[in-house]
Amino acid sequence: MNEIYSLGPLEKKIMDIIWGKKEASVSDVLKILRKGREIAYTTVMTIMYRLVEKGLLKRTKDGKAYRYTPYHSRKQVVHNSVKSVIGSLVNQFGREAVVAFTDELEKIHK
Amino acid sequence: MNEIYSLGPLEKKIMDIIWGKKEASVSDVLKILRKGREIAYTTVMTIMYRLVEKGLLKRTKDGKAYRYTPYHSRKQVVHNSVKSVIGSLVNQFGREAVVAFTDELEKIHK
DNA sequence: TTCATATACTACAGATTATAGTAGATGAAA
DNA sequence: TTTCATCTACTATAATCTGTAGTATATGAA
Repeated sequence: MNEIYSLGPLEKKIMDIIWGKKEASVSDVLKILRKGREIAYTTVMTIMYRLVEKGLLKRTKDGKAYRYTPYHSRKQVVHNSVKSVIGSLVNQFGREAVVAFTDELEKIHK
Repeated sequence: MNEIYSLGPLEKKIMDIIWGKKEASVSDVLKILRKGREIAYTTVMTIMYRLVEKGLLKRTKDGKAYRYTPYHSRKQVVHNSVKSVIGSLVNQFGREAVVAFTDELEKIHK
């Protein structure tokens, strides 16, 4: 499964929108993004298709358009991303990284 | 401070080599990398200079060459990277990410 | 049958990483 | 002091990723 960690900000925003709505078409997402700024339909479409290619979204034809749904639940992706960043830093730094994670987490918890 | 997490694999490898030796010249690093594969002197030099630009290494002239040393200790960078990835995922996912980190860490600890 | 809209395909720019060549500077050895 | 191996400075290129959007075509709904 792909990690959210490696996505760009727009990709993340779109994933969040779709997780929030359970499913969305390009124009659904477009409508929401346009509240913030100008952006072309095709821009959003391209990003959404790339998310399909990355295995983060799947799509099914619905009439003329596609409906995009998350391939994995938000929870699964969070867990996977967490696992992946921990793995990566532990791989790079060994025990020190585990200690650092533990320290930081403790700080957050109290 | 820069995060290790955003570096490419070669950049990471070079940081590791220099942390391991406390300080190194381009040819020191080159020698080690050449054990694994062919790579040009100037390639290594370019990467090391980019690490200087990013604030991860500093260098001081030593005769004709430079000696490169880590700008921050490995420990500092580990902590900073850990803080940064936790921050980023918590920012993206909120409490769920904290839970996921805690779960994963627990798994590692036992 | 028309037309608004959705897609498919293509393109391009900016950033980052990986890669290395060339030209010129320089310290050390002879 | 001259030579030469080595080191730097500068430049360049390619690949990948993200953000951006145009154009041409297909299609469902009115």
